[in-house]
Amino acid sequence: MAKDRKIDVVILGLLAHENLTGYDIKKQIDGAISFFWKGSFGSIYPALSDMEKQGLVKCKKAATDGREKIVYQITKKGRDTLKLWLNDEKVTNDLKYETLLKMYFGGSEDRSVTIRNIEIFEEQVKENLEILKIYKKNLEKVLDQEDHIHFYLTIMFGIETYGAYLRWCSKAKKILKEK
Amino acid sequence: MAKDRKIDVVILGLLAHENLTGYDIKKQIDGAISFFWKGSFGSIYPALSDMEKQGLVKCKKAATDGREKIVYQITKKGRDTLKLWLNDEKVTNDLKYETLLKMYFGGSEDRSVTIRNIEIFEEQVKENLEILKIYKKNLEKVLDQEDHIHFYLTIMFGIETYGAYLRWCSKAKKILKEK
DNA sequence: AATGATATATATCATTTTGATATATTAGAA
DNA sequence: TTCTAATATATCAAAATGATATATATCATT
Repeated sequence: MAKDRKIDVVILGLLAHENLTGYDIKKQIDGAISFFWKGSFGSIYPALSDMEKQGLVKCKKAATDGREKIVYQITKKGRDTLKLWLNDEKVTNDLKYETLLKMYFGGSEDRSVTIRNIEIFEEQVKENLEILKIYKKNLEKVLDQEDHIHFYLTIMFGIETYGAYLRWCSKAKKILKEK
Repeated sequence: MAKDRKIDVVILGLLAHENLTGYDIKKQIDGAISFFWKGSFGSIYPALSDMEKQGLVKCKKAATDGREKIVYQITKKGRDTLKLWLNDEKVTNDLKYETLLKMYFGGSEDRSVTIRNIEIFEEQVKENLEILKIYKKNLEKVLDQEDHIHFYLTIMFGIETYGAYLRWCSKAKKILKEK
């Protein structure tokens, strides 16, 4: 076992693009990435110091001007590890929809409760879809860069699936109200 | 903090329908539920003994015929806890798509690697979609029961989103091959 | 100039979950 | 009869979450 720490490849992927602090990494994860992945300080900081020992990243202190700040840089070994992961055919897409759990077990309550839970989901999805559409619009101006094309693919994925979510919301509410 | 153990409501939801052992619960989670939630023995067994102490479930040993077997039953307090959760407006849909991470960081490798990763995802989705369609067909015969309607909603969700996944796969491959 | 709010930045901790492994019984197939 | 697969509970290291602690820096308002 050992070494199925997924946060490692997230960190390596981000550092492959630019040098970052742990705090920067968290900010990036909370941005566009948050639509398909999450990560907390409690996993980022231990992973960083561990990966430094393994030689996957190296730190270059930019501090001394008072505020503590540890900037990390990816190493050759780190880039190789990232490529190995990209070529590994084993993937796990781990989805936990609490909303669907509430659908599945909704029989213990009145149908109006299930309908309300669909509406809560619907509102969240609509909000996020608007954000994704803005991302998409901005990206379409700079699609000549390779990195942006990869980013664009994930935004497209979000827009496609969020559309499906909304269609399901309508259908599901209809069934619960009519049947 | 404490008491955001999500496995509890999964167990309560299943026990609301029928009495089950820990092993049975695992089997159910690995069935139709696995499309939107996961759970392992390592969380189920400790949760069960903990919930028994809290009075959310009670165990009625059906054993004595040799093989150890602990059957659990939901209590009044357990049903109330389940209803409280169904009515709680706070939900977290936690999605971790390793496939999308590989899209986002795909710039570190040749485009063919990203295309291959899309194809791997596509195959998985196609397989699962077939299973969902069979579930749907079987369910449509028994939609007169309230429980089945709630089950049906989750299957519909799966079919809708898996369709979106496949449309995205086509579009994404096209962009990577043409652009 | 002082105050207070927010952002930056690292680190740790209890709790939860995963995924693997250990152990043992039972049912069915070869 | 022997072997395999399914049944059944339990535990453990490793990983992740979400919260909290600590401290500095920036910025707007008084």
